[in-house]
Amino acid sequence: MARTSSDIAVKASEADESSPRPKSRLDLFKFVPFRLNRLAAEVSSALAVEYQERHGLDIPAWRVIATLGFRNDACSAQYISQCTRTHKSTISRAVTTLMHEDLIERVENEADRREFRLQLTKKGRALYEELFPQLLRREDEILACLSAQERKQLSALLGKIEASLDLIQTSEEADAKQAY
Amino acid sequence: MARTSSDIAVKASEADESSPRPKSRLDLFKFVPFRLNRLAAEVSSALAVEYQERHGLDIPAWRVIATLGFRNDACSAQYISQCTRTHKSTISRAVTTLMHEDLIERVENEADRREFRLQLTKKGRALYEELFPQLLRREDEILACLSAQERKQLSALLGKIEASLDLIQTSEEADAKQAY
DNA sequence: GCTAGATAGTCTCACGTGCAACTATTTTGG
DNA sequence: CCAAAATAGTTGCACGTGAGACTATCTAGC
Repeated sequence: MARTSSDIAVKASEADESSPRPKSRLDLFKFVPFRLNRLAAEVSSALAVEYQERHGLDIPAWRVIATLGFRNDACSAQYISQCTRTHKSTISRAVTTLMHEDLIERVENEADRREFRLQLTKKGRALYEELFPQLLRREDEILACLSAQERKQLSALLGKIEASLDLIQTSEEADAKQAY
Repeated sequence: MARTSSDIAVKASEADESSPRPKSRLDLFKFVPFRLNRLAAEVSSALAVEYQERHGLDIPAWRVIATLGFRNDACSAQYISQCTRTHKSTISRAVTTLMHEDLIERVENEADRREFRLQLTKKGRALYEELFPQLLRREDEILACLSAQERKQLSALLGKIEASLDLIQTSEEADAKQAY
């Protein structure tokens, strides 16, 4: 995180949210997509310390671990890919790496031999148990600037946007698709 | 946005924010860093249609245009890099491309011949004037799920986190430097 | 006023990742 | 049943980008 706090005068637009936006310009600092991008990148790099430096995982690998750790039963790479909205080739590579490191294992699915059931090894589970409290702690640090109520607000607002972007699978959808 | 709403059962964790998080697991769907990442990626790809498909710009190029368009006076690549939190080499490449396309121009700074003053050409300004209303419209569409008050809330919450991340950085840096 | 260090910008390199082709398997429809 | 389409997962390819070396220029300290 070699973030140089800028030394030249970056004229930050004051957080005067109520003043109307000038008609003929776009203030990047008030532009939500830009802010989300920047914030996500910043937060990611703050977390990277935990799983990268301390455990040698990259983001895709961590997503695999996190998904398998959260669920108790084994699941397919496809499932992880869809849960985490990560491209299947990226997941595939992460899975290969994690298997070499003996953090996850996979077994053939007799019912459908195209797919594999993935699960954490004992070693992988141990890693997960060690790692996720550290990440939650980081999350706490990042959100420490917000009150409990503000956190709820944030969560609710993110939830609304996610829902409107169809990022969330409702349980009805899940049930509907569970044809078998 | 060829978003395939997934066909397998993704058990979404219900948005029950008040219930305590189980002690021994981490729900990726409630983990703010993950949500920010996913949301930012999704929003970006929703916007990409505008500047990419319609105008052939990528994100770094758009950031250069947006920064120069918002400000009236010329500024350096370094400034843009710091404003947008984009690596200087990325900005450098975007600047090169944009100059070839005659969208921006640069003049030597007599006072400091290491840096160049960048500004939009007439063509670039026209592009900006055409592009940013489309992007604001997209932003509006994305945030249409929120009331006016909720948007203000969101903006304020993002602002707080942004501010606190800056503070965290500087204090960390300060700590590191001061070898206490 | 010279040397050492800082700074602006460019360029090379390595790497991660999305895309799309490919294999293997399963499902569907005639 | 068989052929065609769909699906799970892997891999080669291309490309964007961050890290860091490098050049040129400026600034600071002695």
